[in-house]
Amino acid sequence: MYERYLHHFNEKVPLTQEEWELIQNYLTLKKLRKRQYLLQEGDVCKLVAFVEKGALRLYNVSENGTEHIVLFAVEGQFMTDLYSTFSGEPSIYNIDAIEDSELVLITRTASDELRKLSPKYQEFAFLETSEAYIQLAKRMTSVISLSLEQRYQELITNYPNIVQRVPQHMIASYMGLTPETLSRVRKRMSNTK
Amino acid sequence: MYERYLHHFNEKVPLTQEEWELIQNYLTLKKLRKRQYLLQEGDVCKLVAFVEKGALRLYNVSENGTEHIVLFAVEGQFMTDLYSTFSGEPSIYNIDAIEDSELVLITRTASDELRKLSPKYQEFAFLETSEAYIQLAKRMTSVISLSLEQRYQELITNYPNIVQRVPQHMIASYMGLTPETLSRVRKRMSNTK
DNA sequence: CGATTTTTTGAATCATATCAACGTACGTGG
DNA sequence: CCACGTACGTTGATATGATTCAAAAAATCG
Repeated sequence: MYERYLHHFNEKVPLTQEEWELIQNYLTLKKLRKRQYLLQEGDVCKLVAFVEKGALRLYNVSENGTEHIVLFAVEGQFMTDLYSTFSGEPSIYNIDAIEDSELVLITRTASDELRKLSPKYQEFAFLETSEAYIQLAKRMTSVISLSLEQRYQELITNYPNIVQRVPQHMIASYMGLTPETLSRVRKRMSNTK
Repeated sequence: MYERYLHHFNEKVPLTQEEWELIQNYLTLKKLRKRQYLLQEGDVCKLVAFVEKGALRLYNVSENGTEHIVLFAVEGQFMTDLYSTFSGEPSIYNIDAIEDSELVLITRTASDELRKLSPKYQEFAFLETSEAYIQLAKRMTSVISLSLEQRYQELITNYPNIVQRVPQHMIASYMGLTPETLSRVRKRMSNTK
């Protein structure tokens, strides 16, 4: 329980046993079966989830029913709709499990309280948010400046075994492509090397 | 001096005079002429800039010489290459002024120190980073799920007078389009309404 | 094993990029 | 302050690349 979370925390901000016990009081565990929702469109997001095991996706659905995956989270990563969490407005996204998953949850209110109580947690929250921003900025850079082949290559580098774990049409959705196009991109890549 | 920064700060985290004086010690002012660099590719980014007045862009240049604008910052927004700032690695981006600009600067080291000294500043830094993340996530959502017309419309909503202030080819670059395509998108939009 | 979902392939269509030319606005030096 | 040269935006023709729709092949699940 919490192994990965604690390990992750300690790597960024080393904790004493005492500090960890305080923090742990604010955390809860949750298991999600594959295809189960963590958040549904229209609900207010009150949680931040850390993935101990498994994989999540955050996506929206356009009028015509197409799913657009905005974000994946695998082991060691956080997932939330930060906008809904902060604003208190209903989310336009869904979050669900791509695989059976184990999550460490903290509510927004618990997190706010804990940030006041624990300088270490405060620092951790700051670092994690910064890192999430950096990751997104990197992806935005790829999207506006790289070819599909390069973007696919980069995705594989960033999420080494995502291809084995996630159906290809979801990867296409994440890249903003149709499944057919991604299939052809992959074919092009395997031919030319 | 610092008017907008202070105002912005107070809106998120109200400050006493005393607290503000402490924080102000860590800030510096800088004016940039149009086209002047704040950061050049290959240099390590050590600063976070707040735009008091004017507009900045962050962009990279691909081998063939094309500029790709990743981010704009106008009055009331922050600008930095967070990755380079955090990692200490040389930046792959340039930051320069689109208009004559006035900036409030803080170095990474000053900011770290100040975050330890001032809980209010700590909170402000956290909120700003969160907000920057939210903004990027929203843009990522648009990029993967909306039409060019919708994205252009959204850009105008987010940056109301950007069209008047920023040359059109830069907006095209920001959207990941050629200038010709953006010109045609605009034409389509003006015809159909 | 059979049923369903996912991936691949093909052909036609649509959207964007590219290349070239033109008119206009802009700023820069004389 | 004017004139020139450079930037910028628009338009057209063509080429390239992605989507769409349909169908078959492959993989997955119960």
